[in-house]
Amino acid sequence: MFTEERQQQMLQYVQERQRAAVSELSETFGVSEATVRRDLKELEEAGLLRRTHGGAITREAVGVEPSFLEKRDRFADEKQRIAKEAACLIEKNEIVLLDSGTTTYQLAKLLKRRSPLTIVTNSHQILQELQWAEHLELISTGGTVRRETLSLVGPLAERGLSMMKVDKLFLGTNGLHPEEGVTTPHLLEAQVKQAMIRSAKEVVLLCDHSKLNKTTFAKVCPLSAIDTLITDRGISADLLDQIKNDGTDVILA
Amino acid sequence: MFTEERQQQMLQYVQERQRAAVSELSETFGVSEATVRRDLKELEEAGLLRRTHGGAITREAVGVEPSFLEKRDRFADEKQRIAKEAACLIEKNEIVLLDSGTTTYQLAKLLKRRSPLTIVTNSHQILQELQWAEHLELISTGGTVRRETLSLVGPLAERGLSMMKVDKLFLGTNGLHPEEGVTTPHLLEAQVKQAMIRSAKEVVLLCDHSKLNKTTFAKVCPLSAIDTLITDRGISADLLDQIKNDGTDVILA
DNA sequence: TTATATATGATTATCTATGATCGTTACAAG
DNA sequence: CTTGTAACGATCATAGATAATCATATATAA
Repeated sequence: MFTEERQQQMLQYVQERQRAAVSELSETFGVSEATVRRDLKELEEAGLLRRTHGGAITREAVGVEPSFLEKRDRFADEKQRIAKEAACLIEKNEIVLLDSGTTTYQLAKLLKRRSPLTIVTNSHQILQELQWAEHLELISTGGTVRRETLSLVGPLAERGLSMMKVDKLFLGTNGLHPEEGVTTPHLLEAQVKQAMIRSAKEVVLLCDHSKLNKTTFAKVCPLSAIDTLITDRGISADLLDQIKNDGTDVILA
Repeated sequence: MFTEERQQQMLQYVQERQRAAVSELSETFGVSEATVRRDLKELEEAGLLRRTHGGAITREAVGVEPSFLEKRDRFADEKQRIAKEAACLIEKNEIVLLDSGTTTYQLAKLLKRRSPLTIVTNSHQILQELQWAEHLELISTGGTVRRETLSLVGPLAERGLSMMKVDKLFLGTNGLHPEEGVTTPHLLEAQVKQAMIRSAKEVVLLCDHSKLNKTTFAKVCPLSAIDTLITDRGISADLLDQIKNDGTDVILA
């Protein structure tokens, strides 16, 4: 995207919601905060919007809403920390496979501002998030769209996955149990996850503590298929030991 | 091609998509980047477009920028009428394959409010448009994301397509010529289009008059591979005859 | 024909846009 | 008020784009 285009869209973005944070713009447009500040400065000099500490507001909105910085998403806090740990595992130019799910989605967001990578995913949501990130080679597995999760499933997805071998898989789940392993509520998704595991040299499971010791409908794989588990500190010491004894590395975010 | 001619086409190219990179133009017109820059400089001095670092944008693109992809329609009217005709060809519960492109995108929009259908597409833009339409079974071919068109290309897409046989294919194009057939500026897209044709029982080409009698880089198929052409009334009588004689049905929107 | 003009591509030094770093400044919670 | 945190702006390095220059090929003029 050209500088002018980006600035124009940035202006539109700000106007649509009356305000925008620098960090938000940086994420949305996939450029550094330094660049966002430069852009906003130019737009302000052109009289098109107004800078504030932390972001920008439209000229009309001056005085309407002075502080907007605390609008943070606490909901995804643990997931964000897990995602951050996961991002640390990814090296430049690697080929990573991202499962669909909220935690992997957080991870995808982090990858918008990073070194060149190839990203394969069956998550339509992640594809949308990353579609303009030019440093990323983006590959969709294809498949039938499941609206509940915006993931791509079915034989097409599985067949697509069978054509590749990726460096690292980041898997999401709805249940992790020491005996039952990884489970998910939908059969088709479970099958895709299995195909993903077959296509990966290394499997990393992202799973916040709310899903630990749970089982759901469809079995994906035993715990032993997981090389690394990233979870948060809500995990019990018992379970932690059990998992480690199974030969799975555990990272606490 | 003469210099004047090339500059004229370059201007048209930029206007059609609101933007173009120097590298892109260089590739498309088969001249060096130095020449593209000289051309763009002259066009800018003539006030016909605006230079940016790395390329050029139309003057209209500066100022009001509607949601990104939608506004790059120069012949939006014709395309909508063509899309409407195309929609009439689709029957309930059919399986249709939609190519990526602005005209097929218009068609996709029309299908949001219609009878149940299965839609297969390699257009990420169409997938986004239809992702919440519950009466549609949506299938992505998969593949590598091409940002210029938000289409999915590459071996994955081709392999995915090889797994199916759809009732009707709605194909877009950048050039239709009586002798050269259907052409498109990008090799990978051409290959995907070929795979689509192989996967379809019936091929319908959507093509507004601005693309008639044009050839671009990569050959997709001869005219004879097209069962039905839908175009607008801008087509010349000569060409119309020629196409009909080739055994292709023509619908004028 | 020869001479000149024009268009083009290659080469390269320069410029621009960007991201990273770091000391400074502004804000809000004590 | 003080203080910790986050945003800021200045500065620098770098990749990529640009403009200037030159060589060449083709077209035009003499």
